[in-house]
Parts: sequence; C-alpha cells; structure tokens
Amino acid sequence: MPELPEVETVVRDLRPLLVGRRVAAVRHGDRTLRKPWDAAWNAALADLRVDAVGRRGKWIVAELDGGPRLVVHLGMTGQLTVADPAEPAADHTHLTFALDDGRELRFRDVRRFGSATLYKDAAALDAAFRKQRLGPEPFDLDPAAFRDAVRRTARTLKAVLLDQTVVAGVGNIYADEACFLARLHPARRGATLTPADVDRLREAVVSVLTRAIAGRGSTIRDYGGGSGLRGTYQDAHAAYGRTGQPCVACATAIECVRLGGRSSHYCPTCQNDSPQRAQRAQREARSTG
DNA sequence: ACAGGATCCTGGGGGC
DNA sequence: TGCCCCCAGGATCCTG
Repeated sequence: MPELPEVETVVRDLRPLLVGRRVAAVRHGDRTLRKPWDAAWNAALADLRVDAVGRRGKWIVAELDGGPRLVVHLGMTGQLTVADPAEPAADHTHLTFALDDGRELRFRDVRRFGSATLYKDAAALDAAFRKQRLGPEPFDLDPAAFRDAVRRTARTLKAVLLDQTVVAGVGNIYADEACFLARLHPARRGATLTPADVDRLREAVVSVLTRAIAGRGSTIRDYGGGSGLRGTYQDAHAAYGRTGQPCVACATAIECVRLGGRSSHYCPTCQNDSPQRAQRAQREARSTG
C-alpha cells in the first residue's frame, strides 16, 4: 500500500515518539511475514536506544545505539504505530516493541507482504540494499542517468517507474499521477521518449511526491500515519482511481488499463501518445543518440 | 538479457 | 443473506 509519501509521513510521525526511547521488550506473533522475524532479535534489541528514524525508498530504518538497524517494509497493508498498551491491539498485529516510556510500537499487517528485519550494523544494511540494487531517491535522481535508464528499455513507463532499481519509492498511485502530470501515456515504451520527455517525467515524479508528502500521503483504505491519521492527497489525484470520471484538465473520461499487472489510469486526451507521435519520437531519440 | 506474468496473503465490495 | 469473483499503496521468482 504505502508508497514514498506515506512511508515518509509514518517516519515523521514516529520520529519524535521513538528517538531517545529504549526498547524494553519485544513480542512477536507466530504468523510469518515476507521475511520471517528471527526470535533471536528480541534479545538483541533489548535495552537499545533509538538514535534516529529515517527512510530509504519505501523502507523505514530505525538506527539503534551501538549500530544495529531495524528495517521495516509496510508491503501493501502494513501499519506502524505507537500506542498505549491499554489500547487493545488490532487483529494481525505481528510485532510489539515495548518502550521505556510505557508505550508500544506496533507493527500490523493484514496481508503479510511486509517485513521487519534487524541488521547488525549500517554496513550490513547497506549490503542488503546493494544486493537488491535499490535505486536512488527520486529527489536525488541524476537527470542523465535517468534519461539513460528510461530510454534504454523497451518496457512501459509504468513498469519503469515501479522498478525500485531505477528510482526508489514510486508505487502504483504516484506512477500514474506522474505520467498524467508529464502528459505521457503509461503504456508508452521507455525507448520512445525524447530526452525532454524523460526530464519532464522526472520533474513530474518529484513534483507529485513533494505535494503528496505535504498532504500526508494518500489514504485509499488501510493507510494511516504513525498515529493512524488519514492522508489527504487522495483528494488531489488526477488519474489514479478515477476511472470514468472527468479529466481535471479536459473533462475526457479517465481510462484504466492493466500494465505490469497493475491498474493504470490515464486521460486518453491529455496523455494521447499516438503511434505516429511515438514513432516520430523514436526517430528523434535515435538521431539524437 | 529482458519483459511480463504468477505468486505470496487477507478482506472488502459488487453482482447474482 | 450467501457465495463467488475480482480487486487492492509491493516485491520477487519463474517462464518464454
């Protein structure tokens, strides 16, 4: 579920509640997550203080004193919240970290596509990110490198934007929103884009993510920030989830197709990359190398 | 090598 | 009401 803006919101909410706190105890359920929680980590975490809470792509990273890194991925339905122990834990709460101030950090994930992992130090975490070839943050994208990555592939723009090795943090909502803003059809093939097209796409990604963070992300169904508060950016969506509704720019009905196994929403007028136009763009792309 | 589909899991909503 | 099918903010493995 959560993409970069939602993960960033969770991090910002949790940071003041967690930094400086120590882990008093860890409890875990018996249902396995995408990566199983190792029971040995319960003892490894005991008494460690949280020094920092951050994010890399869609991964939440808590830095603990002495070096260990607790890394959480929310998958589709994950929720990470701080709660009072008196408040009953919701179904599908898999991990509970009791804190030294009497509160609890809870990880809940209905579909169990998420994970929580403890790395022994920063180097071990870096190695894991390198192994999965996690790409750059959208805000740090090198324009030339992004042009190369997009124009080198025959995949659709939708697939490229969802590829975490190209850019980290973009998911289904913001891929559609970025394509809309850049006026590029999500089914367009990367290799058919001009350098200017790719630059426009990169700027659209940054713009959409920045505005979504300011709106605390998009709540479609499960997502809430670190305190369970809903996001607001769903109200600003121009494409995602708006099938059949009028385009905010031209009033044409938004259409939906399946790309890379994901629903992809677009305006057939504003994002009308006709075959002729795509071919022309491809010729230009070849001639400019 | 690369692109695209299947798969993991649970729950909610729509149609009959 | 019940059932069945489809859908869902993701990542990874497998196939052609």
